[in-house]
Amino acid sequence: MARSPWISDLHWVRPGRQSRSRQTQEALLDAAEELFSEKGVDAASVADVAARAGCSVGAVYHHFRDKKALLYALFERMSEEFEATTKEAVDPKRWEGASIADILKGYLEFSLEVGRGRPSFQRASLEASLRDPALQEHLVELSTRLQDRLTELLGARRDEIGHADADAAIAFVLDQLAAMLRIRLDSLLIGSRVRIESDEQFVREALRSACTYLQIAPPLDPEGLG
Amino acid sequence: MARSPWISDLHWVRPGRQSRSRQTQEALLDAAEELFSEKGVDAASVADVAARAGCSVGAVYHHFRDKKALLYALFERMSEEFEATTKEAVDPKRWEGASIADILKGYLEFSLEVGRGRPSFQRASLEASLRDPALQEHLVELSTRLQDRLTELLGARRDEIGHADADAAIAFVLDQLAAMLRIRLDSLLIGSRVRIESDEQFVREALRSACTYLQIAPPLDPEGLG
DNA sequence: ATTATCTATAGATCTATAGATAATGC
DNA sequence: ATTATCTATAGATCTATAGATAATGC
Repeated sequence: MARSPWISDLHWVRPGRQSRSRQTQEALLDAAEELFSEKGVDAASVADVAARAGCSVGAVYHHFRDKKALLYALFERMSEEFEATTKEAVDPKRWEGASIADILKGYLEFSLEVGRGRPSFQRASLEASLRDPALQEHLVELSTRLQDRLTELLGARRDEIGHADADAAIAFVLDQLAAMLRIRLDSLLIGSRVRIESDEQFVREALRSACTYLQIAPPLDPEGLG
Repeated sequence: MARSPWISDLHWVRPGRQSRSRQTQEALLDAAEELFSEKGVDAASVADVAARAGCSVGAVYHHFRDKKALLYALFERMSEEFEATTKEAVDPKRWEGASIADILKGYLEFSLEVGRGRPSFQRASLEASLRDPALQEHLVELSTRLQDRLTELLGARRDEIGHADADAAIAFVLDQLAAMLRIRLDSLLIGSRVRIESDEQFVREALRSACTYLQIAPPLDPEGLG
């Protein structure tokens, strides 16, 4: 639970000198993650969180300055996890020798998998950012960082691109894929209906669309090119 | 404020027998629309709404059963407006002789304009649907209805489409455009960053992408095809 | 001796209602 | 006479704290 710049003193978390301390903090964050995403931040009371974590209200306030600090700490934990996972996924070494199509395919599959695996992240972050511009800003930074790394990966392969303005085309395609992923992952949350139902079909067609737009050869996948 | 099936008796609104009545109700809905989108539904108290509408708390409860009924009534009003606007926009008569590219261009421009014009709709509906599955369901129906009408408009022109499976391609493209529009309109809300900044460029490239995917001729716009 | 936890509760909201007062329209 | 509005407040939360009790580790 290292402090990062976006955590001000108002969002202090008790360092903790006993081993119990860390356990309780983690239990509280787990409980908060569950409850905030189940019921929403406002609807989940501090007493609810304490109860689910198996401790008292007093304990919550021993560890966190107030309810908001608990929310921030939860965000911090989620962000670190997200950052670690994505950083590894877009590591240039990992993609040496790969084509643009390979990278985009990997990005789509990875995002769907990660997103499906952590449904609570979606709702908690959405609601939290609605109520707090600082958290929203932080979320934007997270997603921007991922997009920037992808832009670099693709930019290094701009020779593959037939589109007249390769950089603009990359930006457009990344916007496009990010939007589709977001809606797809949040569809239940956000109240959108998605018509392409299977993830496989989605990945295939999104990829085909992106490759056509960029004017590059799609990946060599006979089934996918009917 | 006609009652529709998704409004149960729990969301009753007082019919009103004096002309004052309707005025107060509208003032309350206006105030609720502003406050719910500014601060969120939970953060805006009934007293806040009453104050902004220039009446008392008691008056609110004279017109609406409870706070939730106020939210539902607000939604009803927004939905009717949305429905009326879009229904006119996708009227088949309006598009006689138009090509798929024309229709998609119209759809993009129309959505951006309507969405930008009613920022409160975005936030209020997003937050409301997070807290209430019934409202979410209703929103999904609204957007589905629009998508279905578009599907029909495009389906009637499937001869223009070179893509092997025209219907699947239409579904995919509509998903894709809806996702991009949603993210673009909600970007401030939802915490996404959009890299293509100008709406003009966005429309041009989104259209180019869609036309290429569908394998139809893009609209005859010399500037747009550089 | 210090740190962590619990119990009990003060204080701040906020929703919803009861009862009194004012405005409308037959 | 009926409908609409206002004032004042009961009752239900919920956050945060104070003070007592229990567990830890030097």
